[in-house]
Amino acid sequence: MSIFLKMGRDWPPLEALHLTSTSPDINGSAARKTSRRDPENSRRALIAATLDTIAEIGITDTTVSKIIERAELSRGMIHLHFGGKNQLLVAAAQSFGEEYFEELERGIQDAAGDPEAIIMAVIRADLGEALMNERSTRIWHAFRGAAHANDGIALYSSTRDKRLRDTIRSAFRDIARDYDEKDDPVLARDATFGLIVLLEGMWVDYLSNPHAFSREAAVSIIRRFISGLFPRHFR
Amino acid sequence: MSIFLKMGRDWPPLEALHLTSTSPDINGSAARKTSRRDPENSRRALIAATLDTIAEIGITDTTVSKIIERAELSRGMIHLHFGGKNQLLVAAAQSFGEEYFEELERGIQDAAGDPEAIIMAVIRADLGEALMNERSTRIWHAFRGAAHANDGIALYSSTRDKRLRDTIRSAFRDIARDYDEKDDPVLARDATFGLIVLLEGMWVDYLSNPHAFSREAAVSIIRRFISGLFPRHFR
DNA sequence: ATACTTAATGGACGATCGTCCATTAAGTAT
DNA sequence: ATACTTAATGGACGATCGTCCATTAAGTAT
Repeated sequence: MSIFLKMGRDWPPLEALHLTSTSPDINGSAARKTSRRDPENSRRALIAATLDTIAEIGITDTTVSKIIERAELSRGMIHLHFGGKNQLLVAAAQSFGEEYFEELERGIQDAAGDPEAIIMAVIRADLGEALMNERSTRIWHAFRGAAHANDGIALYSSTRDKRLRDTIRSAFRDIARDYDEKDDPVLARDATFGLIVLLEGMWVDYLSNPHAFSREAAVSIIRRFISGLFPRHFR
Repeated sequence: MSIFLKMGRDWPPLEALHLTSTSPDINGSAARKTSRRDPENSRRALIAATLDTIAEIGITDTTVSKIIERAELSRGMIHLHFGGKNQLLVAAAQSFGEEYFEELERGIQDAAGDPEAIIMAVIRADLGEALMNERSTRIWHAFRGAAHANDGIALYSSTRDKRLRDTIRSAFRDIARDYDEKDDPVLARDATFGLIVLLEGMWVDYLSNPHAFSREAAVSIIRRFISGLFPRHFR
């Protein structure tokens, strides 16, 4: 075969070649663009394959071979499009964080202006199937663990946290204004801290045993905690 | 050197040999036992080196070479004493879980009989420096992530969780008896769920930013949450 | 002293890792 | 049609991985 390739070769039928190289190419569905050359699509496919692989077998066993096998792309693509495995991992972490926040904002957009509704929407979104599922909790956990040894992943991991925290704190500050006590800022700070800790704990709990987890019980518990801080809200 | 070792060789001075093989052996302190042959000590050293390596560079980069380098033992010891790297990881997970629970029980032994004191002792112990520190939170996080792909680690990871849960639930059931409402068991169940989630969330929070974490604020937040469920306790 | 058992050593081994690049294919400009 | 640019391919490469075992050292029984 290598001898064959060494020669001039414009004469073997292109159709046949195409079918052998990407043989079971029925995966087209809606993702595939018009042609076989589509660098943007290749990048997205590599990131998706990376996230899927991490979710399925863990970041420790996520190798270049496993990723390109799942993406059905060739070995050199990672180096071509990302410069190496590490940069691909960082890009995947960034993409994952952005998707989390886009979905979160989609969940709270109807609540705009009403801080209490925003908080409840954040809770429902963060604990909902779209954001909290086996795939996402495993990926989240993997990236958080890798952050200590990988500055790039750490950056996008903390960015996600910060945006969530700011959203929550802003809403709690609005609510805390209705309680004109002397410890206004303390109240908003404690509520923000407590809610984030509860949400993080819920993700850990879900990760440990997804099938035993009750989203309704989780929302109920968190609501009860917050209403303890703001007696005239969250009833 | 290999030629030298091939010969009979009982004649090179033992002292000199000892000094060259384990040259900077000032680490003796109190750990080293009487002689150089001590299988039990070797096992412990390998487990300790494994946990330290995981805490320092992450479980992904924890290789056989890194472990034996840190333990200052020879390459074959892992296979000799544990049968392979995986079994060593499982043994390390078991050891870690047992040490956690031993320390926890040490923290709650003075509170025996008083369920409210037990809960507060569990909280203080779980959030205390001895149990919650950079090393332990990183190891805890790594093992929890690895549990999905490793049944052995999963076993000892869930065992630790179960023992903590039982301790907490038992105490909350005692407390709930003082509130003779119709939803006694629900109350204890919710309190157990909420406290465990809060503690897990605190560990995640600490892991993400150890230096910004306040143990006092954490205890205060959790206490406020529980007193919301049990108004006549935790004041 | 000698024979025997057990602990420890450290290198050989095949497998797999991530990177890199020469080569080919596809698409565009003229 | 032809020249040129860019995307994609897939194997070669050295490095490193975990396992295994022949050999040696240490300790014990007689």
